[in-house]
Amino acid sequence: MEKTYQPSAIETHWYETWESNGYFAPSGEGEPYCIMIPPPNVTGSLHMGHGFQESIMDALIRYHRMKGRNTLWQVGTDHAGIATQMVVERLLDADGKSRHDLGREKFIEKVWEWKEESGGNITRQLRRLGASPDWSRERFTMDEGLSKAVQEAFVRLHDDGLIYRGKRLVNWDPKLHTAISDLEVISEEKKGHLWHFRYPLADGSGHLTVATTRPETMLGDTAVAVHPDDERYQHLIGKNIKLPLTDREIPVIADDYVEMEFGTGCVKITPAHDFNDYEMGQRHQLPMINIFNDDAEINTNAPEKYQGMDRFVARKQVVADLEELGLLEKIDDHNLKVPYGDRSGVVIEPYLTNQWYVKTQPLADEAIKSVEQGDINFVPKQYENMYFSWMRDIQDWCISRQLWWGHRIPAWYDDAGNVYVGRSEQDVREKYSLAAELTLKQDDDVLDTWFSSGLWTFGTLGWPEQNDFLKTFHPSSVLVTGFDIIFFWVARMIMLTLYFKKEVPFHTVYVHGLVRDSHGQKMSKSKGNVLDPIDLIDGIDLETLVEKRTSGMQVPQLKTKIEKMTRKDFPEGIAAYGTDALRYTYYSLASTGRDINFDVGRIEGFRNFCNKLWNASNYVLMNTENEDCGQDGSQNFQLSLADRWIISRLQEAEKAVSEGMNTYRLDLASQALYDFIWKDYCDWYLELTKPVLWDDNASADIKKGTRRTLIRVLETILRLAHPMMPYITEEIWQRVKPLAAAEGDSIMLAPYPVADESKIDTQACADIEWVKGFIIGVRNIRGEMNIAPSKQLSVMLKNGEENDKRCSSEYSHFLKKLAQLDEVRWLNEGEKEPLSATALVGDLEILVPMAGLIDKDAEIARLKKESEKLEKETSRLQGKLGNAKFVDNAPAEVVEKEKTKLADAQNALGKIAEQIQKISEI
RNA sequence: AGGACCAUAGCUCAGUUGGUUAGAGCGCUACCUUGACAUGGUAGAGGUCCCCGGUUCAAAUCCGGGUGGUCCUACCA
Repeated sequence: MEKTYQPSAIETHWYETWESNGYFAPSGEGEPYCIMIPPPNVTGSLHMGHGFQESIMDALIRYHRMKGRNTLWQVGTDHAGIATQMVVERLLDADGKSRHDLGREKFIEKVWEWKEESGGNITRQLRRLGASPDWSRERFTMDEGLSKAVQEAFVRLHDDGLIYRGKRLVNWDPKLHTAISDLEVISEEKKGHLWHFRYPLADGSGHLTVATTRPETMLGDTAVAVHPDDERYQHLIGKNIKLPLTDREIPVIADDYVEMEFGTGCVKITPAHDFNDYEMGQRHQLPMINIFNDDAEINTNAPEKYQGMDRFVARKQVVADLEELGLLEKIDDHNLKVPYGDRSGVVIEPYLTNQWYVKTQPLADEAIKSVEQGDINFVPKQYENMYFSWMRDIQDWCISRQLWWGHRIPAWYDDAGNVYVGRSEQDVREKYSLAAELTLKQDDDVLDTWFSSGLWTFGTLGWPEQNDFLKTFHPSSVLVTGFDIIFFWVARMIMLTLYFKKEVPFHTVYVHGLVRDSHGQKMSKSKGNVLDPIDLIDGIDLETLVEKRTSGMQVPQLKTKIEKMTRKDFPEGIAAYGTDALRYTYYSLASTGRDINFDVGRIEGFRNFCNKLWNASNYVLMNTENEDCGQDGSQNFQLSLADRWIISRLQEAEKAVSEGMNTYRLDLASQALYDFIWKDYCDWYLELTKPVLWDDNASADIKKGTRRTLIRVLETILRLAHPMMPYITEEIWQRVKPLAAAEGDSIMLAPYPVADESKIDTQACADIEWVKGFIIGVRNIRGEMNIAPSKQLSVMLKNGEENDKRCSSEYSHFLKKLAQLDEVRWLNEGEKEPLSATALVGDLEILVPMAGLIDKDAEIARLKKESEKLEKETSRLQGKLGNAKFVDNAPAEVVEKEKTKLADAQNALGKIAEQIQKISEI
């Protein structure tokens, strides 16, 4: 093995080996286990959130694969309608062209070209993470198979009466010229104004005052509403308003939607441009006057003066004109929520258009039931409430988008505007018995990307065709996803899957948190705090990082700020930590669904952990290669105390890690493994093998037992760790396996360790605790007394019980080596005890003679510190045990435990007091 | 406005059905290049478990109220 751990030297090599050998594909044997990847955006690149999510999935997949399950990790990408179309349009724009210059067909060709070029980016990055999906089954939502599923789903839903077309208010993006769903609208609090306008009554008897945040929409007002109980306006109900700036008259109506206390209590009603007004318009059969075009400019329904004006220009103009007419009463400051398109960033306009909808209520009812009944479980559980509350208040889903990139809606129109839905134009003609000469034109719109993603779990497996894969792997086992996508995707997947497959898409939804920066800030390009997982793996120097974070920044101040922050946070750039360390960091932070603040300090710690494992393995190999470690199956070996103890601890570690994996507590699993490897195996066990292996007098059998245990425990550790740190474990395992009599071509196909309760050796554990207590006692004296670690000491023992006598004699070789002692002996009967520093192990007193070694005051100070601690402890326990209520009410074993603690503490305290006395007397 | 989640060491986080001397990593202090490892070892320091009540023999843990933070949902034009 290389002397030092260098992740870059091993990672790509092993990945290529695994992939080219087809190890990622399902084995075809065992109980199926399946995870469907939440398809990343094909235009995208890997961010920390992906890294986190994919690492979790890979750990679960590798774990279950090693446990012998027939494991499928279905991989693929999403065509991301709007995002992808925008990227390609931007490219065209650089050449001064628009998609309309190219025309639909040519444009789509361009998109495909671009996808071929850049679409591999994210899958390449996935590979760098060590992800082990079945690449041979990679799918793309625009592929033929998925497209067929989408078409089939649309036609069936339509024929079943669950898809309809209607003219309604939608969220319109005036920049992208498409409808978007509620979920794609981000509302942000903005400072705005509340304009108060006087609307004159038509009969000349005066006016009323309305308040609005959107003056320009008054051009489309078709009523003014007041509350039916509002005494101020009773007399106005039923009268007409002469709508200023127009030649229209509109009625004053009564509706209890109006809040009397807000504004003036009079609301202008614009049914074509506001969701609430739309509903009120429906209730009162008000006309709807659309005053905008697709660009949100004033159209010809408005007075000529305003036609062609942008909405914000029109706003100013309307206000100015009303002011000139003396109708502007006042302008108040007002905070309001403004809807923005999450892709385009422009203000979204409620806009009347023809769109396709899915009737969601019947689907939602089933979807709710499946979670209520426990057919689907959320982890953590509280996300079920979020899911229910959304599902119970669900709106029909607008699924048409006015884009070119996506699944084109399988609907055709004749010249009279009749709609026919079918699998193709031919199919439509047959299905509806249409004359051959009737001209049909396909709908121009495409489907919402989430419509296709909703079919992901079964569409990727070949549906609507029935095949073995679909039968074997659907429903999938677990969906790993972020909570931000529960509505977008999870909910819709559940609805559509239940409808088409009559079964759930997955049994468990494991919801993880968001990855934030170390200060808890959301990572975003504009904040300049994004970390690229690949940079954490490969490292990046400061200048490149600054350049990367600030490139394309338009605002110079922002650029300066980001640069400053980056230089402060990463003065040395970022070191190359390797994939295994990055993955381990993710796991360590993956607790109960809460957000994680990613701190580079953590990853450094885990890089060190990898290094530790590497060096420990190096030690083990040095001592086992070309040696008899029982790899031939021979039984002539003997286990030392340390061997029996580490084997015992290994069982507990195996149990803890598996429990963590099974309950989606990867943080607990990784912690248990970390502690076992570093604290038990490296800190203690490896040290305890040295007195055996380096002892010329030790028997061949016991040396063999130690070597055998060294190598076999290491081999097990590697398998235990493999799902979390795939590369380093494979690299080492290949060297270790022959010595441990393990078989197989790759660790990823080796069996996962299972705890064997019968190997838990409580006696060995108790004895090791004794040995550790002894050693730590001596080390403590050394540390606090400033005795050089290299200085060999002679210690004497007194006051011990039988067990202390046994342990001190059986394990003296361990004590001598690890505590650097050249002699350990019991005080003889009647022998005068030399002045000593003392350590206690239960009743046993360890005496370290002070002559020439120890500063008297230092020893007194040390003992006093110890005795203060014990005094606090005793008084606490005495208080507790002196309380009759505690003694009477607490379970006997709890009381007993406290009593023992008190006795031990008092005993120790007495001995220390005695010692302080002795030393002080000199 | 309603709801969810969170608040534990300087920082990032664990802490199970109430009973631990409240833990880890990083950082900090002292000592140490001893034959796997200085990406290391040994020994330490460091906590009003956000605040106030309550339940209980016993609360970081359960309940109520507050404060602060994050997020979601719905919004009054």
